Amino acid sequence: MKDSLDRSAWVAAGLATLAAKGLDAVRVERLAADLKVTKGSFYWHFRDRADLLAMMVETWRTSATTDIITRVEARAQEPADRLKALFATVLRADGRLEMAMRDWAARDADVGAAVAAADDRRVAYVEALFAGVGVPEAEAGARARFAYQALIGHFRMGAGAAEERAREALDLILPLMSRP
Amino acid sequence: MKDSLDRSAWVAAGLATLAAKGLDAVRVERLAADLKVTKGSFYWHFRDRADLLAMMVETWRTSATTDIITRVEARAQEPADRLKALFATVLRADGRLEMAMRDWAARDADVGAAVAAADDRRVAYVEALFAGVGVPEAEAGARARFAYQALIGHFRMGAGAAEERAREALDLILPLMSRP
DNA sequence: GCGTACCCATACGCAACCGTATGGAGATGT
DNA sequence: ACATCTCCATACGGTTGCGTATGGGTACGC
Repeated sequence: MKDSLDRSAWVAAGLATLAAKGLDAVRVERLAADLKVTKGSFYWHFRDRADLLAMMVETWRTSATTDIITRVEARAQEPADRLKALFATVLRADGRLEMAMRDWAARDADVGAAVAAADDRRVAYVEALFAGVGVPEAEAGARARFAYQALIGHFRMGAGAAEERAREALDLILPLMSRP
Repeated sequence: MKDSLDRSAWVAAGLATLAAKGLDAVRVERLAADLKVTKGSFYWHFRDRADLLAMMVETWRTSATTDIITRVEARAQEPADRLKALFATVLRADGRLEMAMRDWAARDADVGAAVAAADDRRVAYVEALFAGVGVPEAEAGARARFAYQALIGHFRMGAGAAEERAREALDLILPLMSRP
């Protein structure tokens, strides 16, 4: 009984291969092979493949909205420090799941809505931080969205190769973006 | 004889469905149906599916490196005007093929190299423009890459919905990024 | 008008994958 | 010890897509 699976194990495997190989690699029989079982197990826990995909989105949604922000809030107090902590933390992540979710979002309305909601929430947080360091209200929103877009683009352009350069560039960019 | 196909017709159809529905929708038999022929035609012009995909990448590579920059060079002379013309022009494009190429690049080394080469060339051009408007040499590179990443992120976050907002934000962001 | 390329249609085998049907092993309550 | 519930294995039919084999039709040289 100890080695029996549940839905979360399939969801975790699905998200792992989604991040590594994309959505079209998330196949029932392939996941079953990875988990050392057969699809008999899968169709016990899930109605069909769409059922798994829906739960994958739901799992990502809840984790994506309560993950980074709360960690940054605990680690730093001043808005300026929180900005540095936020971008430094985010740059360390690999972001492959984030990118895969966005590839998926481009072709599925539900996923698109979930990703857009997460984006809006994060951009609003960055906007608040910018406003906290003295950026004019009229510009804080545009700068926050611009910075967030740059983060997405950074991951999309192969984060691994340029991570060190990105960290150095942050010392030049962040003061510029924080300028009143 | 007038309605006979050649490789370029298949490549065009492949790039169209790549932009619209992603790489996994680029199937031999589906393209054949779109072109009102059968796969007998395809396997006359191409060795296999990989042959088509390789030519799609090659076609994109040559068009992507000689497209936008030359147009901007002709339309404006001063670096400041060229910067505005460049971003305004690029924002008008839909960018779905660009995004699809990047989704593809994340999982194929050859495509990744082609996209990275195009990115480097474009970033170098933006860096030269920034340097031309008085940005310090030490910062021009970082700002150019940052701005280019933001462009990629903009398209990845659904360009259509936010196009008007992006155009307005450009009037706030571009002066900031051009600041000496 | 006849051969010869060129271009495509048709038909086939093969593999991957989906979803279903059915049975079986192991734990659990009574 | 027996029934039952949980979880998974096995086997099957159906679909989609790849690549190959083979033949037919059309233009074109000669």
